[in-house]
Amino acid sequence: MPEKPYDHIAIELKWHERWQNADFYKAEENSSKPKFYVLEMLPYPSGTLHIGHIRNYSIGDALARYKWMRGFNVLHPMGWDAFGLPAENAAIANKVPPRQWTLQNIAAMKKTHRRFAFSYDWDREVSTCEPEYYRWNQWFFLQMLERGLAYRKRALVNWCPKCATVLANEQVVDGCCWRHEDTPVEQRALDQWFLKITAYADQLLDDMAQLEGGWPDRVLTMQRNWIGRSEGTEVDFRLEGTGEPIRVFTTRVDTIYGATCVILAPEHPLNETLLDADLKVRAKAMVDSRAGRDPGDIDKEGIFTGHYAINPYNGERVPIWIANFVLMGYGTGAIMAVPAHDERDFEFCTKYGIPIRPVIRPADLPSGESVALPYSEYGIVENSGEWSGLPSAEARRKMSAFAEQQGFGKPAITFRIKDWGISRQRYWGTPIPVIHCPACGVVPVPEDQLPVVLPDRIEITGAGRSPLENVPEFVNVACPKCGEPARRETDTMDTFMDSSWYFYRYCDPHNSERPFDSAKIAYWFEIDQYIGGIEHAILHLIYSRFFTKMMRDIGLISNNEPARRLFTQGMVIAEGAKMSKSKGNVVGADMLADKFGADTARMFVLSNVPPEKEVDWREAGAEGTYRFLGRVYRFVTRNVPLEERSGDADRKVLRKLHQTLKKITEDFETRWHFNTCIASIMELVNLLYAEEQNISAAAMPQILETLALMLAPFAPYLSQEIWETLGGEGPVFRRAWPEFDPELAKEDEAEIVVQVNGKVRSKITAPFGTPKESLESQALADEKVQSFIGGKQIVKVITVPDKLVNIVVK
RNA sequence: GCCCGGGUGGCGAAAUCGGCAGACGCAAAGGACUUAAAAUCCUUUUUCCGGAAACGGGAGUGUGGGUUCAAGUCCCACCCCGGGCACCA
Repeated sequence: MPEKPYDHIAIELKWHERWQNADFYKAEENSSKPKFYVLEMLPYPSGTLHIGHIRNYSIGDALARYKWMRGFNVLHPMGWDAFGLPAENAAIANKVPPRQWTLQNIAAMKKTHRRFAFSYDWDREVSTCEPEYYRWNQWFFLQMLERGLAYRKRALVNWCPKCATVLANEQVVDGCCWRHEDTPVEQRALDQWFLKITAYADQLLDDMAQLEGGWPDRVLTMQRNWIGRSEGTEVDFRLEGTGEPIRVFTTRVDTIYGATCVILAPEHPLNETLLDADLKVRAKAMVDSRAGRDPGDIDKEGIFTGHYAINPYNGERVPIWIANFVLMGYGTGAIMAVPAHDERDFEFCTKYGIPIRPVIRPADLPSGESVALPYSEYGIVENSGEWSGLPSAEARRKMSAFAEQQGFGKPAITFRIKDWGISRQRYWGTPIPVIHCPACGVVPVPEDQLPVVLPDRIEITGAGRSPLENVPEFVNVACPKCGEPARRETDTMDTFMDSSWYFYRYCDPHNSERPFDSAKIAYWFEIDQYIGGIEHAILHLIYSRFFTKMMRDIGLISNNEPARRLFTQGMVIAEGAKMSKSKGNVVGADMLADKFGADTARMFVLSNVPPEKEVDWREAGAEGTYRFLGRVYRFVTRNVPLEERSGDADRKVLRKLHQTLKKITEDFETRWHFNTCIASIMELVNLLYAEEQNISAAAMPQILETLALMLAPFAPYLSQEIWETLGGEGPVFRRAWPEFDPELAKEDEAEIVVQVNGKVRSKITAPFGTPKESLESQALADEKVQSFIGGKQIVKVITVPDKLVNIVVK
């Protein structure tokens, strides 16, 4: 047959229509097949999919299709992280209600999803802004409230003036808002709801051992740093005069004989009684000048309080200072300064003339010599009374135990991670299900009254209080306990709450009795492969690990961790620049589908670089991918059916075919370097072009069929079209993945590189398994080799069977 | 400052276990087809030296050293780029 031009529009439209109501992508509930849960992070429904989304989904889709072809029962769902601020901002800007705006966006994006033929089980679609979903957010909140894992407290919280709401610590980046990188976050004192993620700090840290190998090290390191566990000792110094304890936290209690002052954070509560009016003003100024600044640029400053503290170990009297480098939010907000063995203390005490007294010496330091200060390593304790002579580690242990015995301290563990503040003073989120009653206090909404539904009619102003406060029918409510008039909580939940457990809901998305049926979770969990952006390394991924542990502890699930494997794909940049709305260089998915076709776009984002690396969108590059798909299509159409030809190249082409298949199969099972997979398919096609006239009519259909199957995970439309052209029936991505034949993939003869002194001088061929001696003599006899070794002495010959002979001469 | 990545042609990159550096793609140049262009197909393309050419030889994976018969790959030191954490006691 004459070849047909590659008309991507016609091909994709045709199959798009035929697949409209198809149900190939449904996960089976009762299946004898092994299960595989592949998940891509759910998008925020901003209105359009861009090429970054396409990359994320193309990776997951290739894997899902491959797993189906390998005979797995695949769960591959998609949903919408539908609550959040942009909907409110759009409402203010365009006078469209957030709900309407969100639903329109979802509809538009879903259409694009379908154009790209991503293999989702849309029956399981979850949208977090629907009461059927967020009622379970409320339910989880109540469960946590009951167990003391949710609590309310007045606290200094991060406030973004642009978002006009509170941010979690995880949402503050370099002192600025994560959504507004140029807006410094302010501190405000507000009554807020918190989730006690710190109760799980140890588990979150320890269970990372289970994730090693399955999660990128980078992500684990970031989480480890974020949790920031440190082991040390709490010690009470005593305020001279009153004897009031001043508790400090230290990781180096072994250096405590070298403590020459105690330093409090400027906002330490003790300052209230310690400082006079004048000093209080200066302390306040210290707090203010620190706000929003990079710690590296702040000079250490301190003020002597005029008071003294007593070191409980040696009874020594040391001055009490306040200083800007001591943080209220970490440890106890007070430290002992040991300038000889801590760089920061050294800098501070040097500046203010506070004595520096060494109490640790390096174990290998010759006696009589002294060490350069500050010396912050471990060593041998000296000048420390009865503890002198002990190594640091042992001294830490014994001195901590001593503190506990004597009742002036104890071993202690401090974490950097803080409880998760979830209150948001905004409308478009899950209402927090509590009622404030003047008589009964905070009263949880009874379970049978869930969901607390967000009212629809609302005016959104963007002012600094929840718009819900202005909706009397929402706010005014009878107290569930006493029946008297009360007020509903008007703050809504952080949207990260929604995304902390959505992947469980996919397993049982329509359950109206419970968040899900535990048996279904037991079947599908853990997620076999989770795929998303590195930007969620801390936020979403730590919250969802916390949720999993909480859900386990209330008896809903039995898995410890949500996802066995995590893959973080690289960003897509456009023509060398980071994509952003303001630059107007966002590459939209619909444009891609129009101009190049979904197959080209999908395949392009997997080409050229491994998926974990950043990829640069270049139009010329996409044209290259398009050219390749055209080459494939034209080759197939002109070779079906095929008149008889020699078949001289059959062996050669079949070998390449099976080598390609081997490579792709191995990559899917291990490292996912789809760029090299696609490159090897290109090599195969290049060979098909070169040998087109020498492939027999018997071999060709087998070759083309395998080619269609190999392309199925990457270019579903084209591979289906080819499949049909070849007379295949049904969806190509439900056929079995072709097994490669190691015999066919093998070369006939080994090519042996012959080196002289490590430089390649010649190549010989020999059957596989040729003995060393035979290879050596062949190599030595080689004409080219002779010219390099003639007249020289052969020192030795190294032979690697089937690979290489290296002749060393002098 | 600490902890991770990374540095290879004009460009994106490949080389998976220490064994032929530069697969594949882009861009560029030349050719075929065409009245012409586009599309398509074919060829060339790390660099220097010699040669009319086939070809031959040298150098070459951030820099300097080392291990080895053999190093992009392993070890040591340094430089640069990206990311994370950061007065965390």
